[in-house]
Amino acid sequence: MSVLATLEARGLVHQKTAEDLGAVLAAGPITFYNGYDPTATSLHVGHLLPLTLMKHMQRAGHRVIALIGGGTGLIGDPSGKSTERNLLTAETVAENGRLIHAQVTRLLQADENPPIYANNLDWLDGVKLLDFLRDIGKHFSVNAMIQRDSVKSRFERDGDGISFTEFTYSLLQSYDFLELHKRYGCTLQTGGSDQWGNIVSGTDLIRRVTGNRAFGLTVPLLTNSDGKKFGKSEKGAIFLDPALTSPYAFYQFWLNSSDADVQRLLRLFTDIELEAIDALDTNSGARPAQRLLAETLTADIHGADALEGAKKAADALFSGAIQGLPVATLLEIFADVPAVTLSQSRVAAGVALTDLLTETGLTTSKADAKRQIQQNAVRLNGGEPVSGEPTLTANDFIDGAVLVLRKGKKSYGLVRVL
RNA sequence: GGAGGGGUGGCCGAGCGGUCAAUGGCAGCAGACUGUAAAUCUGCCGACGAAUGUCUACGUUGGUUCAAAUCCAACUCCCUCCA
Repeated sequence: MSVLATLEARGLVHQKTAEDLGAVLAAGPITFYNGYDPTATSLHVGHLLPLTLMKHMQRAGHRVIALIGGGTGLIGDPSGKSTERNLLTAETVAENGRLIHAQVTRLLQADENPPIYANNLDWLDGVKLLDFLRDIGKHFSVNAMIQRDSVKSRFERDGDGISFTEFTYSLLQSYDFLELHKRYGCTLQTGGSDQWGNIVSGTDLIRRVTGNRAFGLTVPLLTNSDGKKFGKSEKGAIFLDPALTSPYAFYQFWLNSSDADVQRLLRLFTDIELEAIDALDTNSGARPAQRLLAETLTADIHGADALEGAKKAADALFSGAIQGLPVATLLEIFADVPAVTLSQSRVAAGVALTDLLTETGLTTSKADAKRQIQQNAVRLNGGEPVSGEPTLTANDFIDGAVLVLRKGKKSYGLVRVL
C-alpha cells in the first residue's frame, strides 16, 4: 500500500492539490514541510494530526522538514480567525518557538530518516521590503487574495476588517515554501485544512518563479460526532505539554472518547493496523477501544512511565479506594490535581468545607459549593456524599495531613496541611 | 449628511414604570440511568449570608419618580434604508 493510499484509508487526507500526488510520492522520496507558528507555549491535540501525517511520511522514506514560524508568528495568520489579533512580542514568539521546537523534536525523533528543522525567521528577518514587493508581491493578485474565505469573511464584516499586516500573511507563507523549495528541494506542504489557501498560494508562487511543480496536502479539521470542535475539554484545550495538561488529564481525554468517534480517532492518531481497529468491540462496557487509544497516545506523547502513573491514578480514583493508601502514594496519584496547602493553626481552628472547595477551584463560589453539597456531589477521601455544611478539623485529614476532595465523578482537589 | 431600529446575565433572546436577580433556548455544573461513553430524565446555574435578607447587575453618564432594565436627556457603539 502506498503512503498516500494509507493516509487516505486512515482518513488523514482532506484535500490535495493534484490527483497524481500519489504517483509522485510513489516514484521516490520527496521533501515536504509542515509549519507551526509559535502562538502559544505548547502544541495541543489539534496539532497532532499533521504530526501523525508527518510520521507516516517519514516512515515511508520521505524527508521531513519541520518549520517553526518564528517570523510568521510575528505577523499572525488570519486563517480561521474572525477578528484581528494582537501582535505577540518578539520575545514571546522567540520563547514559544523554542518550546514548540523542543516538542516537535521529541515527537518526530527517529533513528532513521531524521527530520530537518528550520525557522522562517532565518530568512524572513533579512528580507528587504522593496525586493520582496518586486520579486514576490508581483506574483500575487489582490483580486484573488480577497476571494479567499479567510480574507473575505473579514472584508465583509463592517468594523474590524483586516489589517494590511495580516493580509500579507499568506505571501510570507508562500515565500517560506519557495525558500524551502530552493534550499532543500521541498515540493510538498502539508497542514490543517484551514491552511489550504496559504498552501495553494505557495505552490502557485513556486510555479511562477521556478516553473517547477509543487504540491499541497491537508488533513481534515476534526469535529466530534456531536459536531463540536475536537480537542477541547471542559477545561479548555488539551495541550501536549505535561505542565499545561497533565498526563492524567491527557489520558482521560482520550479515554472519554465516545463510541461513535473512537475507531476514527484510532485510525487518525495511531498507526495501529486498520484491521485490528475494525475488529475492536465498541459495545463492551470495558471500552477496549478507548483504552487502547488512551494508552497508545499517552505513551507516545508522555512516555511509558507517565502512562503507568495515569493508569494508577485512574484506578485509585474510580475505584474510590483511597482510604487505605499511604500519604506518599496519595500525593503521587494526586500530583496533577489542583491543591491548596493549609497551616496547622488554620486546621486546628476548623475550616469550612465550602471554603476548601472554592479555594481549590472545584467550585466557583461558596454559594456554588453549597449547591454542589446539596446535590450530593461532594465526597471526602473517597467516602459517601457529604451532607450539611461541615467544618473540618485535623481528624478529617488522612494521617492528619492530606484531604482528598471530590466533586462529581471526575473532579478532584487536594488539601495538604503543613 | 438625512431617516429609522437597536445595545439585557458566557452566548442567543424576551421584558418596556412596581409582583424583575430579570420568561425561554443554548452552553456549563450536579444527580439518576449506564460503561469514567452517547442519548434521555431531574435539579442547579450573580455574589455574600443560617436566614426573612443584603449588595452588585440590563452600553455610559446624568435626570424624572415614592419606585426605572422599563420614561427623559446627553454621550457612545452597532444595524438598516436614503443621499
